[in-house]
Amino acid sequence: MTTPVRVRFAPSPTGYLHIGGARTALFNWLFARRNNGVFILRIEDTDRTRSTDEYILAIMDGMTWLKLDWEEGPYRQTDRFDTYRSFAERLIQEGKAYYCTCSPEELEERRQQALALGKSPMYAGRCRELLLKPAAPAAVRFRMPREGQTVVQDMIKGPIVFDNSVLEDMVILRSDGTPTYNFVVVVDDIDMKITHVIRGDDHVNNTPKQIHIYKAFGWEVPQCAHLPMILGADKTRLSKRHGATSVTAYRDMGYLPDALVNYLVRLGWSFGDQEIFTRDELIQHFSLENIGESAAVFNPEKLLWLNGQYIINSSPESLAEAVLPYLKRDGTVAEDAQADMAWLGKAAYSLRERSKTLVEMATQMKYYIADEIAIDPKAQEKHLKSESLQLLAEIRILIEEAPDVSAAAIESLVHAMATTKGMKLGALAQPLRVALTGGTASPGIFEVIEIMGKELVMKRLAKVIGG
RNA sequence: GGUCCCAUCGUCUAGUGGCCUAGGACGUGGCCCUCUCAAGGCUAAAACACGGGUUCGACUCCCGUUGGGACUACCA
Repeated sequence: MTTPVRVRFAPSPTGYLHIGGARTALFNWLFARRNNGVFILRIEDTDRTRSTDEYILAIMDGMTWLKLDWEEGPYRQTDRFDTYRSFAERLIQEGKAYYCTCSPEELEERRQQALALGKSPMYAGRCRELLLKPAAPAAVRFRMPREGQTVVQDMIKGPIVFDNSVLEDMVILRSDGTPTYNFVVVVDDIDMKITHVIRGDDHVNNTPKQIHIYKAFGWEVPQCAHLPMILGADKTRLSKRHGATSVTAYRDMGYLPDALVNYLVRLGWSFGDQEIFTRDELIQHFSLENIGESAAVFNPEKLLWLNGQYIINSSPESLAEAVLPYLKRDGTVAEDAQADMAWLGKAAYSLRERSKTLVEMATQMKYYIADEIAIDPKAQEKHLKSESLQLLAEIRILIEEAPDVSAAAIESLVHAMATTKGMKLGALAQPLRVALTGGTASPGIFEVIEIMGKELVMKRLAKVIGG
Protein backbone atom coordinates (compact mmCIF):
# COMPACT_ATOMS: atom_id res chain seq x y z
CA MET A 1 0.00 0.00 0.00
CA THR A 2 1.68 3.15 -1.20
CA THR A 3 0.74 6.57 0.06
CA PRO A 4 -1.66 8.40 -2.23
CA VAL A 5 -0.14 10.97 -4.54
CA ARG A 6 -0.80 14.57 -3.57
CA VAL A 7 0.60 17.41 -5.67
CA ARG A 8 0.04 21.10 -5.78
CA PHE A 9 0.28 24.09 -8.07
CA ALA A 10 1.33 27.09 -6.00
CA PRO A 11 1.32 30.33 -7.97
CA SER A 12 1.78 33.72 -6.44
CA PRO A 13 -1.03 36.07 -7.46
CA THR A 14 1.21 38.84 -8.72
CA GLY A 15 0.12 38.50 -12.33
CA TYR A 16 -2.08 36.51 -14.68
CA LEU A 17 -1.58 32.83 -15.30
CA HIS A 18 1.29 32.77 -17.73
CA ILE A 19 2.58 30.14 -20.12
CA GLY A 20 5.23 28.83 -17.76
CA GLY A 21 2.89 28.63 -14.80
CA ALA A 22 0.28 26.92 -16.92
CA ARG A 23 2.74 24.24 -17.92
CA THR A 24 3.75 23.67 -14.30
CA ALA A 25 0.09 23.39 -13.38
CA LEU A 26 -0.48 21.04 -16.29
CA PHE A 27 2.35 18.69 -15.35
CA ASN A 28 1.13 18.55 -11.77
CA TRP A 29 -2.40 17.93 -12.94
CA LEU A 30 -1.29 15.21 -15.34
CA PHE A 31 0.80 13.55 -12.66
CA ALA A 32 -2.14 13.58 -10.27
CA ARG A 33 -4.53 12.19 -12.85
CA ARG A 34 -2.10 9.54 -13.99
CA ASN A 35 -1.60 8.33 -10.45
CA ASN A 36 -5.17 8.76 -9.25
CA GLY A 37 -3.86 11.42 -6.94
CA VAL A 38 -5.07 14.71 -5.59
CA PHE A 39 -4.32 18.05 -7.23
CA ILE A 40 -4.24 21.04 -4.90
CA LEU A 41 -4.32 24.73 -5.73
CA ARG A 42 -2.47 26.89 -3.26
CA ILE A 43 -2.13 30.64 -3.53
CA GLU A 44 1.23 31.93 -2.35
CA ASP A 45 0.27 35.44 -1.39
CA THR A 46 2.65 36.09 1.49
CA ASP A 47 3.88 39.14 -0.37
CA ARG A 48 0.88 41.24 0.44
CA THR A 49 2.08 44.28 -1.43
CA ARG A 50 2.15 42.54 -4.79
CA SER A 51 -0.69 40.04 -4.45
CA THR A 52 -4.23 40.88 -5.46
CA ASP A 53 -7.57 39.12 -5.43
CA GLU A 54 -8.03 40.02 -9.05
CA TYR A 55 -5.01 37.93 -9.99
CA ILE A 56 -6.22 35.02 -7.90
CA LEU A 57 -9.43 35.05 -9.90
CA ALA A 58 -7.50 35.40 -13.14
CA ILE A 59 -5.33 32.40 -12.32
CA MET A 60 -8.35 30.27 -11.51
CA ASP A 61 -10.05 31.49 -14.66
CA GLY A 62 -7.04 30.45 -16.73
CA MET A 63 -6.89 27.01 -15.16
CA THR A 64 -10.60 26.50 -15.61
CA TRP A 65 -10.33 27.44 -19.25
CA LEU A 66 -7.53 24.89 -19.69
CA LYS A 67 -9.72 22.36 -17.88
CA LEU A 68 -7.19 21.77 -15.13
CA ASP A 69 -9.48 21.04 -12.24
CA TRP A 70 -8.32 20.73 -8.65
CA GLU A 71 -9.64 18.74 -5.73
CA GLU A 72 -8.51 21.01 -2.91
CA GLY A 73 -8.10 24.71 -2.53
CA PRO A 74 -7.57 27.38 -3.34
CA TYR A 75 -5.76 27.63 -0.02
CA ARG A 76 -4.42 31.06 0.74
CA GLN A 77 -1.28 31.48 2.74
CA THR A 78 -2.46 34.76 4.17
CA ASP A 79 -5.15 32.74 5.96
CA ARG A 80 -2.52 30.65 7.65
CA PHE A 81 -0.14 33.15 9.23
CA ASP A 82 -0.86 31.90 12.76
CA THR A 83 0.25 28.43 11.75
CA TYR A 84 3.50 29.70 10.28
CA ARG A 85 4.25 31.79 13.35
CA SER A 86 3.75 28.92 15.71
CA PHE A 87 6.00 26.73 13.60
CA ALA A 88 8.62 29.45 13.57
CA GLU A 89 8.26 29.82 17.31
CA ARG A 90 9.08 26.17 17.73
CA LEU A 91 12.27 26.60 15.75
CA ILE A 92 13.29 29.55 17.92
CA GLN A 93 12.61 27.59 21.11
CA GLU A 94 14.82 24.80 19.89
CA GLY A 95 17.60 27.18 18.86
CA LYS A 96 17.14 26.29 15.18
CA ALA A 97 16.20 29.84 14.33
CA TYR A 98 17.22 33.16 15.81
CA TYR A 99 16.31 36.82 15.93
CA CYS A 100 18.19 39.18 13.70
CA THR A 101 18.16 42.93 14.17
CA CYS A 102 20.19 43.90 11.15
CA SER A 103 18.27 46.47 9.16
CA PRO A 104 17.55 45.96 5.47
CA GLU A 105 19.74 48.97 4.75
CA GLU A 106 22.72 47.52 6.59
CA LEU A 107 22.24 44.21 4.88
CA GLU A 108 22.10 45.83 1.49
CA GLU A 109 25.23 47.77 2.24
CA ARG A 110 27.12 44.69 3.31
CA ARG A 111 25.94 42.87 0.23
CA GLN A 112 27.29 45.61 -1.99
CA GLN A 113 30.58 45.63 -0.15
CA ALA A 114 30.98 41.89 -0.43
CA LEU A 115 30.17 42.05 -4.12
CA ALA A 116 32.67 44.85 -4.65
CA LEU A 117 35.32 42.70 -3.01
CA GLY A 118 34.36 39.83 -5.28
CA LYS A 119 33.00 37.86 -2.36
CA SER A 120 29.74 36.03 -1.92
CA PRO A 121 26.97 38.49 -1.04
CA MET A 122 25.21 36.14 1.34
CA TYR A 123 24.31 36.95 4.93
CA ALA A 124 27.41 36.46 7.04
CA GLY A 125 25.57 35.56 10.23
CA ARG A 126 26.17 38.63 12.34
CA CYS A 127 23.28 37.88 14.71
CA ARG A 128 23.66 34.13 14.52
CA GLU A 129 25.34 33.60 17.86
CA LEU A 130 23.96 36.62 19.69
CA LEU A 131 20.96 34.80 21.18
CA LEU A 132 18.91 37.96 20.80
CA LYS A 133 15.60 38.27 22.63
CA PRO A 134 12.51 39.19 20.62
CA ALA A 135 12.99 42.89 20.10
CA ALA A 136 10.52 45.12 18.33
CA PRO A 137 11.86 45.20 14.77
CA ALA A 138 13.56 41.83 14.53
CA ALA A 139 13.41 39.30 11.74
CA VAL A 140 13.82 35.60 12.38
CA ARG A 141 16.48 33.68 10.54
CA PHE A 142 16.89 29.96 10.10
CA ARG A 143 20.17 28.49 11.31
CA MET A 144 21.68 26.63 8.35
CA PRO A 145 24.42 24.09 8.86
CA ARG A 146 27.83 25.49 7.92
CA GLU A 147 29.47 22.23 7.01
CA GLY A 148 28.71 19.14 5.04
CA GLN A 149 26.64 18.68 1.93
CA THR A 150 23.02 18.43 0.98
CA VAL A 151 21.81 16.27 -1.85
CA VAL A 152 18.63 17.00 -3.74
CA GLN A 153 17.32 13.81 -5.31
CA ASP A 154 15.61 15.22 -8.34
CA MET A 155 13.33 12.95 -10.35
CA ILE A 156 14.21 14.74 -13.56
CA LYS A 157 17.80 15.86 -13.09
CA GLY A 158 19.10 13.18 -10.77
CA PRO A 159 21.11 13.95 -7.64
CA ILE A 160 22.23 17.56 -7.21
CA VAL A 161 24.87 18.23 -4.57
CA PHE A 162 25.23 21.48 -2.65
CA ASP A 163 27.86 22.47 -0.14
CA ASN A 164 26.09 23.65 2.98
CA SER A 165 28.51 26.54 3.17
CA VAL A 166 26.68 28.23 0.29
CA LEU A 167 23.37 28.09 2.15
CA GLU A 168 22.34 31.36 3.70
CA ASP A 169 20.71 31.80 7.10
CA MET A 170 17.56 32.93 5.40
CA VAL A 171 14.85 35.04 6.93
CA ILE A 172 11.77 32.98 7.74
CA LEU A 173 9.84 35.71 9.55
CA ARG A 174 10.10 39.32 8.49
CA SER A 175 10.38 41.97 11.16
CA ASP A 176 6.69 42.70 10.70
CA GLY A 177 5.99 39.10 11.68
CA THR A 178 4.95 37.85 8.25
CA PRO A 179 6.56 34.63 7.01
CA THR A 180 8.63 34.30 3.86
CA TYR A 181 8.29 32.03 0.89
CA ASN A 182 10.95 29.41 1.59
CA PHE A 183 9.48 28.80 5.00
CA VAL A 184 5.78 28.71 4.21
CA VAL A 185 6.33 26.40 1.28
CA VAL A 186 7.79 23.79 3.55
CA VAL A 187 5.21 24.20 6.29
CA ASP A 188 2.40 23.97 3.76
CA ASP A 189 3.80 21.06 1.82
CA ILE A 190 4.02 19.07 5.00
CA ASP A 191 0.70 20.28 6.34
CA MET A 192 -0.97 19.37 3.07
CA LYS A 193 0.86 16.05 2.91
CA ILE A 194 2.37 16.82 -0.48
CA THR A 195 4.13 13.75 -1.82
CA HIS A 196 5.69 15.21 -4.98
CA VAL A 197 6.85 18.74 -5.56
CA ILE A 198 6.76 19.48 -9.29
CA ARG A 199 7.86 23.02 -10.06
CA GLY A 200 10.07 25.12 -12.30
CA ASP A 201 13.81 24.59 -12.09
CA ASP A 202 14.25 28.19 -11.05
CA HIS A 203 13.63 26.65 -7.62
CA VAL A 204 16.49 24.17 -7.53
CA ASN A 205 18.69 26.53 -5.56
CA ASN A 206 15.95 26.90 -2.96
CA THR A 207 15.59 23.19 -2.49
CA PRO A 208 18.58 22.47 -0.23
CA LYS A 209 17.48 25.29 2.08
CA GLN A 210 14.02 23.83 2.23
CA ILE A 211 15.38 20.39 2.91
CA HIS A 212 17.00 21.68 6.08
CA ILE A 213 13.72 23.08 7.28
CA TYR A 214 12.07 19.73 6.76
CA LYS A 215 14.86 18.20 8.77
CA ALA A 216 14.61 20.78 11.52
CA PHE A 217 11.04 19.67 12.04
CA GLY A 218 11.92 16.02 11.68
CA TRP A 219 9.81 15.73 8.56
CA GLU A 220 10.28 13.62 5.50
CA VAL A 221 11.27 15.45 2.33
CA PRO A 222 8.83 14.94 -0.56
CA GLN A 223 10.02 13.73 -3.95
CA CYS A 224 10.87 16.62 -6.15
CA ALA A 225 10.93 17.18 -9.88
CA HIS A 226 12.27 20.38 -11.38
CA LEU A 227 10.90 21.30 -14.77
CA PRO A 228 13.15 23.08 -17.28
CA MET A 229 12.28 26.69 -18.03
CA ILE A 230 10.43 27.98 -21.06
CA LEU A 231 12.46 30.51 -23.03
CA GLY A 232 11.65 33.15 -25.60
CA ALA A 233 13.13 33.20 -29.10
CA ASP A 234 16.17 35.03 -27.74
CA LYS A 235 16.75 32.17 -25.28
CA THR A 236 16.08 34.23 -22.21
CA ARG A 237 13.33 33.40 -19.81
CA LEU A 238 9.91 33.90 -21.37
CA SER A 239 8.49 37.25 -20.40
CA LYS A 240 6.17 39.96 -21.56
CA ARG A 241 8.61 41.36 -24.04
CA HIS A 242 8.32 38.10 -25.97
CA GLY A 243 4.69 38.94 -26.74
CA ALA A 244 1.64 37.22 -25.38
CA THR A 245 2.49 35.25 -22.28
CA SER A 246 -0.78 35.10 -20.40
CA VAL A 247 -2.98 32.12 -20.99
CA THR A 248 -6.09 34.22 -21.41
CA ALA A 249 -4.41 36.20 -24.16
CA TYR A 250 -4.42 32.98 -26.17
CA ARG A 251 -8.10 32.53 -25.49
CA ASP A 252 -8.66 36.05 -26.80
CA MET A 253 -6.64 35.24 -29.91
CA GLY A 254 -8.88 32.30 -30.68
CA TYR A 255 -6.88 29.34 -29.44
CA LEU A 256 -8.54 26.18 -28.23
CA PRO A 257 -7.61 25.20 -24.68
CA ASP A 258 -6.87 21.63 -25.75
CA ALA A 259 -4.48 22.88 -28.40
CA LEU A 260 -2.60 25.02 -25.91
CA VAL A 261 -2.43 22.13 -23.47
CA ASN A 262 -1.14 19.85 -26.20
CA TYR A 263 1.49 22.38 -27.19
CA LEU A 264 2.59 23.01 -23.63
CA VAL A 265 2.90 19.37 -22.76
CA ARG A 266 5.12 18.73 -25.76
CA LEU A 267 7.36 21.55 -24.67
CA GLY A 268 9.67 19.44 -22.59
CA TRP A 269 7.80 16.18 -22.62
CA SER A 270 7.61 13.60 -25.37
CA PHE A 271 6.14 10.24 -26.17
CA GLY A 272 8.06 8.84 -29.12
CA ASP A 273 7.10 10.63 -32.32
CA GLN A 274 3.55 11.42 -31.33
CA GLU A 275 2.58 15.08 -31.60
CA ILE A 276 -1.16 15.17 -31.02
CA PHE A 277 -2.75 13.67 -27.94
CA THR A 278 -6.23 13.51 -26.50
CA ARG A 279 -6.55 14.28 -22.80
CA ASP A 280 -7.01 10.61 -22.08
CA GLU A 281 -3.88 9.71 -24.00
CA LEU A 282 -1.97 12.36 -22.11
CA ILE A 283 -3.12 11.02 -18.79
CA GLN A 284 -2.40 7.49 -19.87
CA HIS A 285 1.10 8.13 -21.18
CA PHE A 286 2.35 10.87 -18.91
CA SER A 287 5.38 10.21 -16.82
CA LEU A 288 8.11 12.30 -15.28
CA GLU A 289 10.77 10.13 -16.91
CA ASN A 290 9.91 11.46 -20.35
CA ILE A 291 10.53 15.04 -19.40
CA GLY A 292 13.64 16.54 -20.95
CA GLU A 293 16.34 18.23 -18.96
CA SER A 294 17.01 21.28 -21.07
CA ALA A 295 15.11 24.53 -21.40
CA ALA A 296 12.71 24.87 -24.32
CA VAL A 297 12.07 27.80 -26.62
CA PHE A 298 8.43 28.73 -26.98
CA ASN A 299 7.49 28.53 -30.66
CA PRO A 300 4.25 30.35 -31.50
CA GLU A 301 4.19 28.94 -35.03
CA LYS A 302 3.97 25.39 -33.91
CA LEU A 303 1.24 26.32 -31.46
CA LEU A 304 -0.63 27.94 -34.33
CA TRP A 305 -0.29 24.81 -36.43
CA LEU A 306 -1.52 22.66 -33.58
CA ASN A 307 -4.48 24.94 -33.06
CA GLY A 308 -5.30 24.53 -36.73
CA GLN A 309 -5.13 20.78 -36.33
CA TYR A 310 -7.51 20.89 -33.41
CA ILE A 311 -9.92 23.05 -35.38
CA ILE A 312 -9.76 20.71 -38.37
CA ASN A 313 -10.55 17.76 -36.17
CA SER A 314 -13.45 19.41 -34.36
CA SER A 315 -17.06 18.49 -34.94
CA PRO A 316 -19.53 21.04 -36.34
CA GLU A 317 -21.29 21.14 -32.98
CA SER A 318 -18.18 21.97 -30.99
CA LEU A 319 -17.02 24.51 -33.58
CA ALA A 320 -20.36 26.30 -33.37
CA GLU A 321 -20.03 26.50 -29.60
CA ALA A 322 -16.42 27.59 -29.80
CA VAL A 323 -16.77 30.28 -32.43
CA LEU A 324 -19.98 31.89 -31.20
CA PRO A 325 -18.35 34.06 -28.51
CA TYR A 326 -16.01 35.51 -31.14
CA LEU A 327 -18.90 36.26 -33.49
CA LYS A 328 -20.58 38.09 -30.67
CA ARG A 329 -17.43 39.93 -29.76
CA ASP A 330 -17.15 41.14 -33.36
CA GLY A 331 -20.79 42.11 -33.44
CA THR A 332 -21.38 39.72 -36.35
CA VAL A 333 -24.01 38.07 -34.19
CA ALA A 334 -26.01 40.13 -31.72
CA GLU A 335 -25.16 39.51 -28.09
CA ASP A 336 -28.69 38.43 -27.23
CA ALA A 337 -29.39 36.57 -30.47
CA GLN A 338 -30.74 33.05 -30.42
CA ALA A 339 -28.22 31.45 -32.75
CA ASP A 340 -29.12 28.58 -35.05
CA MET A 341 -26.42 26.26 -33.81
CA ALA A 342 -26.91 23.62 -36.47
CA TRP A 343 -26.48 26.15 -39.24
CA LEU A 344 -23.59 27.80 -37.40
CA GLY A 345 -21.91 24.43 -37.09
CA LYS A 346 -22.23 23.81 -40.80
CA ALA A 347 -20.83 27.24 -41.61
CA ALA A 348 -17.95 26.92 -39.16
CA TYR A 349 -17.20 23.40 -40.35
CA SER A 350 -16.80 24.64 -43.91
CA LEU A 351 -14.04 26.94 -42.71
CA ARG A 352 -12.20 24.48 -40.51
CA GLU A 353 -9.35 23.90 -42.96
CA ARG A 354 -8.92 27.60 -43.51
CA SER A 355 -8.86 28.79 -39.93
CA LYS A 356 -5.85 28.49 -37.69
CA THR A 357 -7.70 30.29 -34.94
CA LEU A 358 -11.29 30.91 -33.95
CA VAL A 359 -10.70 34.60 -34.59
CA GLU A 360 -9.83 33.84 -38.20
CA MET A 361 -12.86 31.66 -38.44
CA ALA A 362 -15.16 34.32 -37.04
CA THR A 363 -13.73 36.85 -39.45
CA GLN A 364 -14.45 34.63 -42.44
CA MET A 365 -17.90 33.79 -41.19
CA LYS A 366 -18.95 37.37 -41.68
CA TYR A 367 -19.68 36.77 -45.33
CA TYR A 368 -22.08 34.00 -44.40
CA ILE A 369 -23.94 36.19 -41.99
CA ALA A 370 -23.60 39.92 -42.55
CA ASP A 371 -26.11 41.87 -44.62
CA GLU A 372 -23.45 43.89 -46.33
CA ILE A 373 -19.90 42.91 -47.21
CA ALA A 374 -16.99 44.92 -48.42
CA ILE A 375 -15.52 43.79 -51.72
CA ASP A 376 -11.77 43.75 -51.99
CA PRO A 377 -10.89 46.36 -54.64
CA LYS A 378 -8.15 44.25 -56.20
CA ALA A 379 -10.44 41.27 -56.48
CA GLN A 380 -13.13 43.44 -57.99
CA GLU A 381 -10.71 44.84 -60.51
CA LYS A 382 -9.61 41.41 -61.57
CA HIS A 383 -12.76 39.32 -61.44
CA LEU A 384 -15.73 41.64 -61.81
CA LYS A 385 -15.14 43.15 -65.23
CA SER A 386 -18.12 43.61 -67.50
CA GLU A 387 -17.83 40.20 -69.22
CA SER A 388 -17.77 38.52 -65.82
CA LEU A 389 -20.76 40.50 -64.76
CA GLN A 390 -22.69 39.16 -67.72
CA LEU A 391 -21.81 35.63 -66.78
CA LEU A 392 -22.89 36.33 -63.24
CA ALA A 393 -26.20 37.59 -64.53
CA GLU A 394 -26.75 34.25 -66.24
CA ILE A 395 -25.75 32.34 -63.13
CA ARG A 396 -28.11 34.48 -61.13
CA ILE A 397 -31.00 33.33 -63.26
CA LEU A 398 -29.83 29.75 -62.95
CA ILE A 399 -29.84 29.96 -59.19
CA GLU A 400 -33.02 31.96 -59.06
CA GLU A 401 -34.84 29.22 -60.92
CA ALA A 402 -33.14 26.32 -59.19
CA PRO A 403 -35.52 24.29 -57.04
CA ASP A 404 -32.79 23.70 -54.52
CA VAL A 405 -29.46 25.37 -53.88
CA SER A 406 -27.56 22.39 -52.54
CA ALA A 407 -23.88 22.39 -53.44
CA ALA A 408 -24.34 19.42 -55.74
CA ALA A 409 -27.30 20.92 -57.58
CA ILE A 410 -25.68 24.27 -58.25
CA GLU A 411 -22.40 22.69 -59.13
CA SER A 412 -23.96 20.62 -61.90
CA LEU A 413 -25.79 23.68 -63.23
CA VAL A 414 -22.68 25.81 -63.33
CA HIS A 415 -20.60 22.96 -64.72
CA ALA A 416 -23.05 22.53 -67.55
CA MET A 417 -22.92 26.22 -68.26
CA ALA A 418 -19.13 26.19 -68.39
CA THR A 419 -19.14 23.21 -70.73
CA THR A 420 -21.65 24.83 -73.07
CA LYS A 421 -19.57 27.95 -73.24
CA GLY A 422 -16.33 26.04 -73.50
CA MET A 423 -14.98 27.79 -70.44
CA LYS A 424 -13.02 26.62 -67.48
CA LEU A 425 -14.92 26.37 -64.26
CA GLY A 426 -12.60 28.89 -62.69
CA ALA A 427 -13.76 31.59 -65.07
CA LEU A 428 -17.18 31.32 -63.46
CA ALA A 429 -16.23 30.33 -59.95
CA GLN A 430 -13.90 33.23 -59.25
CA PRO A 431 -16.30 36.05 -60.15
CA LEU A 432 -18.96 34.23 -58.18
CA ARG A 433 -16.64 33.96 -55.23
CA VAL A 434 -15.75 37.62 -55.26
CA ALA A 435 -19.40 38.61 -55.56
CA LEU A 436 -20.51 36.37 -52.72
CA THR A 437 -17.62 36.57 -50.27
CA GLY A 438 -15.94 39.82 -51.23
CA GLY A 439 -12.59 38.12 -51.72
CA THR A 440 -10.71 35.50 -53.69
CA ALA A 441 -10.33 32.88 -50.96
CA SER A 442 -13.14 30.81 -49.54
CA PRO A 443 -14.40 27.25 -49.23
CA GLY A 444 -15.65 25.59 -52.40
CA ILE A 445 -17.98 28.10 -53.98
CA PHE A 446 -20.90 25.69 -54.26
CA GLU A 447 -20.62 24.85 -50.61
CA VAL A 448 -20.62 28.57 -49.90
CA ILE A 449 -23.85 28.96 -51.88
CA GLU A 450 -25.51 26.11 -50.04
CA ILE A 451 -24.59 27.58 -46.66
CA MET A 452 -25.57 31.12 -47.58
CA GLY A 453 -28.93 30.12 -48.89
CA LYS A 454 -30.77 31.42 -51.91
CA GLU A 455 -31.95 34.68 -50.42
CA LEU A 456 -28.55 35.99 -49.40
CA VAL A 457 -26.93 34.76 -52.61
CA MET A 458 -29.50 36.62 -54.69
CA LYS A 459 -28.97 39.73 -52.66
CA ARG A 460 -25.19 39.63 -53.11
CA LEU A 461 -25.45 39.04 -56.85
CA ALA A 462 -27.96 41.83 -57.29
CA LYS A 463 -25.65 44.16 -55.47
CA VAL A 464 -22.76 43.37 -57.82
CA ILE A 465 -24.64 43.16 -61.09
CA GLY A 466 -26.94 46.02 -60.34
CA GLY A 467 -30.67 46.05 -60.85
C1' G B 1 31.63 37.31 -8.84
C1' G B 2 29.56 32.68 -6.36
C1' U B 3 26.23 28.34 -6.61
C1' C B 4 23.40 25.17 -9.55
C1' C B 5 21.36 23.43 -14.18
C1' C B 6 21.62 22.54 -19.42
C1' A B 7 23.93 21.42 -24.60
C1' U B 8 20.99 16.47 -31.38
C1' C B 9 18.40 20.26 -37.67
C1' G B 10 16.39 27.71 -37.09
C1' U B 11 12.57 25.62 -33.18
C1' C B 12 10.13 21.27 -30.30
C1' U B 13 12.09 16.55 -29.93
C1' A B 14 13.32 10.66 -30.81
C1' G B 15 17.76 8.32 -29.61
C1' U B 16 19.54 5.18 -22.95
C1' G B 17 27.09 1.77 -26.55
C1' G B 18 26.58 -1.32 -32.21
C1' C B 19 19.47 -1.06 -35.02
C1' C B 20 22.16 6.04 -37.00
C1' U B 21 24.43 6.85 -44.34
C1' A B 22 20.81 10.24 -36.74
C1' G B 23 14.03 9.41 -37.02
C1' G B 24 9.44 12.52 -36.37
C1' A B 25 7.02 17.48 -35.96
C1' C B 26 6.78 23.03 -36.82
C1' G B 27 8.76 26.44 -40.19
C1' U B 28 11.15 26.97 -45.28
C1' G B 29 11.69 25.37 -50.84
C1' G B 30 9.77 22.10 -54.86
C1' C B 31 6.08 18.81 -57.02
C1' C B 32 1.04 16.68 -57.03
C1' C B 33 -4.20 17.56 -56.19
C1' U B 34 -7.46 21.83 -57.46
C1' C B 35 -13.19 26.66 -58.95
C1' U B 36 -9.74 30.27 -55.16
C1' C B 37 -7.44 29.86 -50.56
C1' A B 38 -6.52 26.23 -47.54
C1' A B 39 -6.23 21.22 -46.13
C1' G B 40 -3.91 16.77 -47.76
C1' G B 41 -0.01 13.68 -50.27
C1' C B 42 5.06 13.25 -52.01
C1' U B 43 9.81 15.45 -51.80
C1' A B 44 14.30 18.63 -50.65
C1' A B 45 17.65 21.47 -47.69
C1' A B 46 18.69 21.41 -42.41
C1' A B 47 21.69 18.94 -36.32
C1' C B 48 24.93 15.11 -32.61
C1' A B 49 29.08 22.71 -29.68
C1' C B 50 34.54 21.64 -29.17
C1' G B 51 38.73 18.79 -27.10
C1' G B 52 40.38 14.76 -24.46
C1' G B 53 39.60 10.00 -22.46
C1' U B 54 36.82 4.85 -21.49
C1' U B 55 35.62 0.94 -25.11
C1' C B 56 36.52 -3.71 -30.29
C1' G B 57 32.87 0.32 -31.08
C1' A B 58 30.47 6.37 -29.02
C1' C B 59 24.99 11.05 -30.30
C1' U B 60 24.82 7.77 -26.20
C1' C B 61 29.56 6.85 -20.37
C1' C B 62 33.64 10.12 -17.80
C1' C B 63 36.63 14.74 -17.60
C1' G B 64 37.67 19.51 -19.39
C1' U B 65 36.66 23.86 -22.57
C1' U B 66 33.16 26.91 -24.69
C1' G B 67 28.30 28.61 -24.92
C1' G B 68 23.44 29.39 -22.83
C1' G B 69 20.12 29.63 -18.63
C1' A B 70 18.44 30.00 -13.46
C1' C B 71 19.30 31.53 -8.58
C1' U B 72 22.07 34.69 -5.49
C1' A B 73 16.08 39.77 -1.13
C1' C B 74 12.92 41.00 5.42
C1' C B 75 9.99 38.66 -3.85
C1' A B 76 7.78 34.19 -4.86
